[in-house]
Amino acid sequence: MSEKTDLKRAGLKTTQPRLKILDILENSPVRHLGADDIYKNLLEAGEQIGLATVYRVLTQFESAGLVIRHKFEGGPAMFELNDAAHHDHMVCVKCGKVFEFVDSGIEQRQREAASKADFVIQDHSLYLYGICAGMHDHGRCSMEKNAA
Amino acid sequence: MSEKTDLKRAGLKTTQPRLKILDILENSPVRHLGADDIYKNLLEAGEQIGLATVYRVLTQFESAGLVIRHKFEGGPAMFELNDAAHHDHMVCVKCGKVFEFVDSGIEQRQREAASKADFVIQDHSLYLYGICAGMHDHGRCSMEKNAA
DNA sequence: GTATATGCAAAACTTTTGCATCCTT
DNA sequence: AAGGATGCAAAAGTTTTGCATATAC
Repeated sequence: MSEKTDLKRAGLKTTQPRLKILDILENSPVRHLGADDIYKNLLEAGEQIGLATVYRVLTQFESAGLVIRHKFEGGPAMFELNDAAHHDHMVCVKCGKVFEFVDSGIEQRQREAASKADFVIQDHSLYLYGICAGMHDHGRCSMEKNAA
Repeated sequence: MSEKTDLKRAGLKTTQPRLKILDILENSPVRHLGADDIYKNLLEAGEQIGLATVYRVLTQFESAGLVIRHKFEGGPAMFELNDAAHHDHMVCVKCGKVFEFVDSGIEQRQREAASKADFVIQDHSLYLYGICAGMHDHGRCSMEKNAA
């Protein structure tokens, strides 16, 4: 039960809704989920959890550093488990899937730009929007495993 | 009357609402504005323009390449005149102001990362969130001229 | 037992849309 | 005159909040 300890460590009571939501975030084959996706997921699993609770819990998880909240162009907020090294995102505007990538050089240059402007970075977001390999090669996404 | 030609060039009829909104975007001391800011600005100027029209016009301007729409963390969409070279943004979470910066190295590496993933970039956004020089040095923003 | 968390419903906020009317060409 | 643009009001979508009840420690 590491989910329980995850919550404790985050200073949150281990309640059923929190455990269930964390479970979905940890075990969903799709890594980036909207509050509504999680809510539907809970309903399908037969849980009696309100959408408001989903939002409240996700916001608490975000404050606790358990999840990262993304605001991609237009759509609703997407949540991702904060369980890996920092990375940026490519979002396919055709299939909606999200791909992650890392570039330490970009990170480095961001720090330099901020430092030059005497700006103290707390957070940053880099999103590339475009068309993924699968969609432009054969009209369907070829990288399901990294899916949205 | 270059505003008139701007609209013509964009394939848009020169209507009063469009002229007024373009005028605000061009002459406001604050470069990044929300639809609501523009609407209030119009009301203060005694104009009879509906908020729905402001949104419609801004969306048309965006399609025409006249403005760029930003979605900063949380808040409403912000619009900026597309009258300069591409740049990225630092957003001060204390004073709300927006600062622009350019780093060709970051742009280059973004292209490389996309290319490596066989991803065709259509658009991208890079936002740094943090505290600006003025706010952390003496509690008020020192760069009003670049203001939000 | 006490404080916190949850569920439901209602509200808040941003953005979009339907439709009658008005304006631009 | 004709088609597109606007204003208003209503709707849609996401997220937040108030409050009574239920739950965790």
